[in-house]
Amino acid sequence: MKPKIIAIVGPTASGKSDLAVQIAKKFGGEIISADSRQVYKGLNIGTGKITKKEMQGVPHHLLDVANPKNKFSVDIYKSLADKAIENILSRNKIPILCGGTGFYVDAVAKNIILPDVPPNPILRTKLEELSAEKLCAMLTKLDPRRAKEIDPKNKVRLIRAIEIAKSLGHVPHLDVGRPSKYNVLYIGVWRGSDYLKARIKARLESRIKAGMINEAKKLHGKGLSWKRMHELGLEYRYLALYLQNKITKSEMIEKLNTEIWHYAKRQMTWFKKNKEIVWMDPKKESQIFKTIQDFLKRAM
RNA sequence: GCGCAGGUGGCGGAGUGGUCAAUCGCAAUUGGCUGUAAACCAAUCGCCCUAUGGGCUACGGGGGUUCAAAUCCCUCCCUGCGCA
Repeated sequence: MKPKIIAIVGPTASGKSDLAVQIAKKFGGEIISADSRQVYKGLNIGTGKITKKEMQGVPHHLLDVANPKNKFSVDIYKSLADKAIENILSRNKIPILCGGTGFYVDAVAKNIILPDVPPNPILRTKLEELSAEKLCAMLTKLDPRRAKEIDPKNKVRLIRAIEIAKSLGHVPHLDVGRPSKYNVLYIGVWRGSDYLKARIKARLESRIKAGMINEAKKLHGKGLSWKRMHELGLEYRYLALYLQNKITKSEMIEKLNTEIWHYAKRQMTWFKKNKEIVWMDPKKESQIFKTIQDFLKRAM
């Protein structure tokens, strides 16, 4: 019998974190964050990281486990998350995976195993100089099969494929249909796009009031480069531009509102593919609780 | 009122007689993703259809020149700047 876990997914600003806390309190659970930016220490206001108070005593895992100066990865995430889940289960608590990074959620919930080839920064820097066409040609020589199905314009994907092929001789088939280690109940949080847009806007304002700009300034002061902040995306990307006087404050706010909305849509593109997700309105708590209760009672 | 500049698709902004339903950017919509995933990448984007082709309506309004106009001429309306 596989252990049961609950996954709370959905776009940014949909209210996942609060819901997860309510669920954890009700059913005796602990939360494993599935957010590729909240893993970093110091990225608090900008990522909307849950505060101690908001946690209401519910343990949260996979928050603040990395230094933002270094790159984190799904792979590290997966091994840490699996460990956390094991630990939670050993204490007879219910693991609740909660976050908007679909890739991270799936890595754990669907047990995706990625090729065991660590990033090679030197090779990457070298390959970054080349055009997508050249990279594609290079990959065709190394692994024609992979070259055929890969997005020929996406340099990031091409570089990783080359990195893998150079190390293993080819890019292994993706392990699809691999059995998950867990029985997963996916709950998707959604209240409509108008609601989400309004929520994004309001949340951005309150983040600014809460000192987000100063947080970014401090991070840079502590050595987080503008380049790295750009890479981190969204608030940190545009905050960095603002702090360098490349854009005005109102330009930053305007840009962020649309960028965050774009991000929410990308997240939905990912989640929509997963037909197991039960989409629910977070307002309808009792309905959600009932769904969870049924899931937990069910013999599997 | 005179002078100059200009009015182009949701916005910004090209084009200045034919190859223009109109470069490009933004927004919008949809989608992709094999260790960067808040990153990275792509498709669509006037309307209609028997849809790698065809039809219709469009470049402020109206009229004209021409085989052919967003592009030339006339006129009207509007906007900005300058002079009154």
